Amino acid sequence: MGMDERKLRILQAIIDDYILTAEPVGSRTISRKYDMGLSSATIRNEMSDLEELGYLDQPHVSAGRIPSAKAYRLYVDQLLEGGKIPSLNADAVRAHFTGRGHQMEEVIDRAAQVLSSMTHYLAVVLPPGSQQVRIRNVQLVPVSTESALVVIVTDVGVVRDSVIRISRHLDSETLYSISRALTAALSGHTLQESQAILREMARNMEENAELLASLGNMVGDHTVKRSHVAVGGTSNMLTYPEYSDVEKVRNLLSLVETRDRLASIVARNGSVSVTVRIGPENGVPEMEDCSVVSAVYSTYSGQQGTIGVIGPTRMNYSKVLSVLGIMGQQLSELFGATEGQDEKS
Amino acid sequence: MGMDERKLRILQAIIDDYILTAEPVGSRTISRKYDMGLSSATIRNEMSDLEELGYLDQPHVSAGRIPSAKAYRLYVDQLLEGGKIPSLNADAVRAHFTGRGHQMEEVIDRAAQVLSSMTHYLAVVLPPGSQQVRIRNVQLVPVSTESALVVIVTDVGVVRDSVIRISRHLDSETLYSISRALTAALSGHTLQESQAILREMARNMEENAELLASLGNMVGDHTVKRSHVAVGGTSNMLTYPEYSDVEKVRNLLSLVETRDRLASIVARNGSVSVTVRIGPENGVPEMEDCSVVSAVYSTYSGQQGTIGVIGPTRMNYSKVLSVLGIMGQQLSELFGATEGQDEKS
DNA sequence: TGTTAGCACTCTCATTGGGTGAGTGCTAGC
DNA sequence: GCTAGCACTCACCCAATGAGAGTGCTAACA
Repeated sequence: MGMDERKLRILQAIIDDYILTAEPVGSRTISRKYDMGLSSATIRNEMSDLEELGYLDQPHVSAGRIPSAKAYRLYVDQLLEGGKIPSLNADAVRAHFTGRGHQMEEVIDRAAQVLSSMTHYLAVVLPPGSQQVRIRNVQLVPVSTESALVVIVTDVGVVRDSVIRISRHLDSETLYSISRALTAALSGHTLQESQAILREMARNMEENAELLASLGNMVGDHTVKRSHVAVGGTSNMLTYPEYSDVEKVRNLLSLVETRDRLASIVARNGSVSVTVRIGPENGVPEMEDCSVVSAVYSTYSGQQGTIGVIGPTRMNYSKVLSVLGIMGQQLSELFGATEGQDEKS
Repeated sequence: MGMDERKLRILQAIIDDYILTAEPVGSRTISRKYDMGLSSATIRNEMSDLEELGYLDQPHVSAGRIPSAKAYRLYVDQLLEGGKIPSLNADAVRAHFTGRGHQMEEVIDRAAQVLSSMTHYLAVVLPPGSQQVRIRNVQLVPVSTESALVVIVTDVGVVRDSVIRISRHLDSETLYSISRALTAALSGHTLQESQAILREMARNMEENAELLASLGNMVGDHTVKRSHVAVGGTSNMLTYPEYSDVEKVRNLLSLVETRDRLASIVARNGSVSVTVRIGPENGVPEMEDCSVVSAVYSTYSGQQGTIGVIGPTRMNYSKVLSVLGIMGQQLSELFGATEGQDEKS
């Protein structure tokens, strides 16, 4: 008993219907709503086979059937292979970003909002990874007589800033020359490397040892500091019947609250352009009946960020995939183009 | 029929019990658990009076009674007047902040977390208001040949940064001298004033008109830009029986998602140190059975931020008030002390 | 041999109706 | 003024009932 064309068509119909209604679907429904040219009895036989093959589950004997994770997997794989993902018009998405600030956090936040309102699921947007970020420019700006703001410009345009103490008074000019020296020394290095360089510098330049040490600490802090994770559409989730149970909502919500964990769940893609993880595939007990679809976008420097959508396993994969596609492309354009224009000069 | 001492004591007991159990409380419970030296029948009579006075509601005839908004108002007012708010040990709170970065956003986020975990309600922390923020220092940092990062240091230590385009190439030295000129011109002025000054400067300095114009726009953007609002403990809310209804959770959640609105609800305090708004007093339909307790904290420069807690009307006001008190003080210290030490030099 | 009609069977869900318990209001007595 | 006692009212729980949806199986049909 293998998987023939007809079984596939029936399974497809069941999944489509279940995605729509969230109710177990019966043989009669299929034969009527999706005209297969088959009677309910025949479909019943096929459904029985599909259940034995592991593609369908039956909540109880006298209910219809619901697709299993395995069924969704098949469904999604076909979707991806078949290239059946409808391509959306990019303009609608683009409109949400034009005329806005280009600051990283703003774009990220906005993206999460747009993503959630387009899909009606929970959207997560992670900024480009910071492991390989390289320093471009370091600048000290006097804030008061005993503290200065450190601004580090990196090659992804991300700016890390923090205030540090300086023990003895340093005037604006002195800070400026230190800034130049730091830029010369650190430019082109990653944050990790910079930390080592700063330690070395601190040993050699006793007069500014303290300053350099705190700079080193600051850089170290930033390498581990969780970056800003944008989330949108949490309340969307509550519109789905699978979350009519408060306990489930609670689980999901506390997952969303711990941004670090959320980020690691969404970002778990081996730099493949798009990943779909269905229910148990997530490996997270709380998310056994959630699917996570994620895509990567990249900045001009090759840094990769992640956008993801979390929804019930019966989510509208086709739509989500196309929205993620267009959105990833859009973000790549946005982050790439910003610098692309600069490079032209 | 007025409010005598005994009625007050009974009302107090009812509120205390209801805060604890969230169940309508009956006359028998009061006479037994809180020994008033009165029989249930007597208490029944008093409760009947209290209901007529508008302090109690009855869900249905054979249930106990629950406190009305008016009752909570009385309760809270007595709490505030009587100075009965237990003062907590500040050290426990302080421990959460020591050894951490002093960057505004980090502190704000952390504060929301601590506040929610101490109260078990939803916590909101707003950064110091930016209406009266004055500029201290402006610095242009080269990012690429055609763009520069603008850093504006304000007197609350908040740093606004954004990348702007520069049409013709300006080297590091030129940018530095422009920075100095800008600092001289704008230092001490509010963002609004600065916008006007920049417009004026753009007219007089044709060569840098474009740069100055975009700077002006940027400053303008930032005056309206919603600032970072920290929220913590959303999932806490779901532990309370009043939110066992998914629809209510949904309403609350979508309120929390629109940070602007949330901020305006929490911040609606006429610069009084602490405000309690009970249920309908919020004037927000979605929050008819929520109370909002908020307190202000201030930075060394007199800027005021707000911390707030949102919970069911039957929240533990006494605890919330004392936690907010200690937390506000703590934040004030944190933001004040940072600069306070600088001032000493 | 595959398809279909028919039928008995199973199980959920919504409804109904009595029983229980918590709480009240009222009255009469202390 | 307080309290004991009592009738009364509901919400809630539980079991029984019936309708409806869907299945599996069998037998007939093309």
